[in-house]
Amino acid sequence: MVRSQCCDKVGLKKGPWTPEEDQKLLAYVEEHGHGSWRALPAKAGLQRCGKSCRLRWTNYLRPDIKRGKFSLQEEQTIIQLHALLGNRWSVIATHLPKRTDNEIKNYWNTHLKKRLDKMGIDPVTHKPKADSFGSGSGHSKGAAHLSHMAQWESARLEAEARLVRESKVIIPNPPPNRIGSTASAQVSDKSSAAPPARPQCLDVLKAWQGVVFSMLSAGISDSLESPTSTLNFSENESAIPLIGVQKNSATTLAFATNNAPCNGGTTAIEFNSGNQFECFEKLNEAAQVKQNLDSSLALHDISPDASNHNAWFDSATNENAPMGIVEGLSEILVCTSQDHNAFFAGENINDSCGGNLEENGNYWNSLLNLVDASPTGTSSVF
DNA sequence: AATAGTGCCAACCGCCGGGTT
DNA sequence: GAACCCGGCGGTTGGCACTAT
Repeated sequence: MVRSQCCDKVGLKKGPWTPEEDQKLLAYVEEHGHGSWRALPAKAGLQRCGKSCRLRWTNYLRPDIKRGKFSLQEEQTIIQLHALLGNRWSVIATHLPKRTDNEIKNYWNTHLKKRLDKMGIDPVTHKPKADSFGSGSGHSKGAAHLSHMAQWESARLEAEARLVRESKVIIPNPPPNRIGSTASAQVSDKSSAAPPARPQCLDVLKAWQGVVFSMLSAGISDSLESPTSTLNFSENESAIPLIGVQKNSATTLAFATNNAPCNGGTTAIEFNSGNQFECFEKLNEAAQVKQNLDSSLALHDISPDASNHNAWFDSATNENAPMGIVEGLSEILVCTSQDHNAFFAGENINDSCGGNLEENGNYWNSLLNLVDASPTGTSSVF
């Protein structure tokens, strides 16, 4: 099948965008929405192909884009998600609020890949170059489990990413417009010295790490279970709660009754009639989230044994309980949350957890050493 | 000061999958 | 089911900025 190349038409401009072109595109999209990208250039008075307009919008002009240096937490997220997902930048981007897949891809290729390489870690496999994780006979079973876990966790993350994308529709959070920004003004926002708030999406990593960690510490139990993870709907922690959904086909969602533990003025969604609630400040947000979750519950049955997964919820707004998710994986975890903290703080936790953690935990310790050494950050999120 | 080398990133390219006709 | 449209994705590249020699 021969496809017409949208940018092959004579007279269409390529290359860097001018401030005037940015202005035209921005003004048009803000007033009309992008609609059909193919039809947009003519309507907006641009001598560009629709694809070029779309890329310019999604990668630069879109108002909800954060530019500038990647934070320590973002680096950790990228590395860890890349270990799980590979080069699926769009999926990774859904877990990094306000970052584009293109930006993440560039950052990986120009920074993180090289750093891992220098550390002697294969940036593709995330294994030590000289050694292969789990290559020893004693680890083969664990490696198989890890691989199995990674496969379904990868698929689930991707499914969650779709859900996040859908849910973004209801999160109007437009920062100031970029009107007036120019192609030549593509400089990093170095004024944002203060570290950003901890993205909730990192909790999915904690959940995952908790599983991996417990597997290592428990000698890879046969009764391995899979974690659910959190969905990141917004960077605004106070407005949009962390949501855990039971990965059980019988999961039901309903708007909660008056006994929901939500503050006045908020609306609760009840999960499974099990006294598990999430509170929303706006009714329409709750309704939309419920709708999205209703239509997406099937996503959560992709684990090897969905019926064995326990529901868990994290009190995400409780910043004093950063390990809540991991603790929620009660049947999976062997070590205490303190052990986990120690592990992700790079401490030797063999004493408290037993097992062969030191060897298997080298990679994550290395990652932490990597980011600890980074001048961009001073503390670990874990 | 001039040149070469390197890093970085916006933008392009080609492919793919979903939806529509 | 085939043909086509369209948007999205990941890989790659061109060119600017910066650094080293």
